[in-house]
Amino acid sequence: MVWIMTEQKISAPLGITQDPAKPLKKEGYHHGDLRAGLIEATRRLIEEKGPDGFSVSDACRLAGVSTAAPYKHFKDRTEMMVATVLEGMARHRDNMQTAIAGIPEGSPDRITALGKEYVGFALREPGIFRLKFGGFSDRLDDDRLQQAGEATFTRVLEEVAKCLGETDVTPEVQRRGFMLWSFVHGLSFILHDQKLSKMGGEIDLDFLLSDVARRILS
Amino acid sequence: MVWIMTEQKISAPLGITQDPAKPLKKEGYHHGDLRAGLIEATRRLIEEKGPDGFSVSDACRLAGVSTAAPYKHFKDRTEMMVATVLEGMARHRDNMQTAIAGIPEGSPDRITALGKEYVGFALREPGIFRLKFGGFSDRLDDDRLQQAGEATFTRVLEEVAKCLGETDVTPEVQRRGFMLWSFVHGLSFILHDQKLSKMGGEIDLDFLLSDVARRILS
DNA sequence: TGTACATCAGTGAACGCGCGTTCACTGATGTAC
DNA sequence: TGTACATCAGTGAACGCGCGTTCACTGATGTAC
Repeated sequence: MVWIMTEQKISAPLGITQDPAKPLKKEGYHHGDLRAGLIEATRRLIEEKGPDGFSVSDACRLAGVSTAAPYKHFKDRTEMMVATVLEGMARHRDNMQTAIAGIPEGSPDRITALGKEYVGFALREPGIFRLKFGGFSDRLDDDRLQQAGEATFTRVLEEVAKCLGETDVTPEVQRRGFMLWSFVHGLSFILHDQKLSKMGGEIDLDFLLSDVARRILS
Repeated sequence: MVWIMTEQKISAPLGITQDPAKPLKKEGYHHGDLRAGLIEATRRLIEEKGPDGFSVSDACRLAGVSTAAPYKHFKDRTEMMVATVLEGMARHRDNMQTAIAGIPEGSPDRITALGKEYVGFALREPGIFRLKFGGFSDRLDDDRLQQAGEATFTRVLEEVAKCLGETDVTPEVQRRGFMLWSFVHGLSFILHDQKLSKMGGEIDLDFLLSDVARRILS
């Protein structure tokens, strides 16, 4: 099988960039914003070591703080992870909004752009993506995560409605939206797995996304 | 959001059933087939406690054997998990073959049936499914898993080729197959997540699958 | 058929490890007067 | 402006725990003679 694109092909059009170095370590006795520092440390660890490679101790080490410090800001380990994922999802939602700015309302290009950003996020931040969707939901069973996910999907459904010439989110709009979501969701997982497996070959992601959008919105 | 079906709606058409009770415990000093017993124990633990809830000690307890016994059959913990996932994937492949038996070659119904079985497996054995695809691949980075996955996909591509009236697996066949795979793959993850979240509502899975197959194969 | 023996699957005790979390504490900071 | 004090973010040592893995061993089984 040959379903992987070159690094350029993924990164350039999807705009994958390295994380800007956020401040982590404290300078004096007080950290300044340890909560944010720990979330950032957690995020990095999840990205570097995978969703299950995260430990409170590691995050403390990275933030330059004692292992007891987090408990002034989070109830427990799970709370730290939930907070980190929530922060990632907010970023995800902002990115999607930015992605469609300037594209005329009701244009299928908006759907394609949203899909591209969805996949882009999954490839840029696979740790967060998989922590939210990769089957840890048992452990991270949290209402706030659920709600954040639904809010994003509702936002997409509004765009789908416009493309289909509907004013409301009808059952048919939901059905089509669900098809599109399933597609980009699965695509995200597969591309991530393939990337890891270092197989050769190419795929024109832009064309794939717009082709599917056309097929499902028509 | 309302994207979950009732238990009947999922289980009946997809044929979700409980695991038949396989033999686990040994009777005398020797187990008989401890390798198989440990794989079955591992499988159950992965399904019951989630992909990361598995421990060698638990599997030993379940198989009624000392914690050192597995090392006569597996190099380490990872080997146990890989063996368990491989066994699940073989079952998955068999199920897909059974699902299309009796449906005329080249009929899009074959694709729909394959998709249904794909989703069905993910819902019946979410632990195995997520261990293969849910982002643990870093840890389970194994050539045999990779190959097993590719073999299954190749098999599906042959069916897609027939539906499109092609004799070979052309690039276009691969493209369409990839679209279909992405869709059922994402669908599997979403349905599993939603099921967990106990939301209300309904979805006609049969119609969804055949509708998407039609749109992508046309 | 009976016996000696090689094989090797399974034992059970032990190990070192890193983890999440708690605890009484310390010291930097902001504010009221 | 200077001082006393309340607040509370961060310390560092300690805990109990379950884990994966190792070790020298034991005892059931199959086979050669």
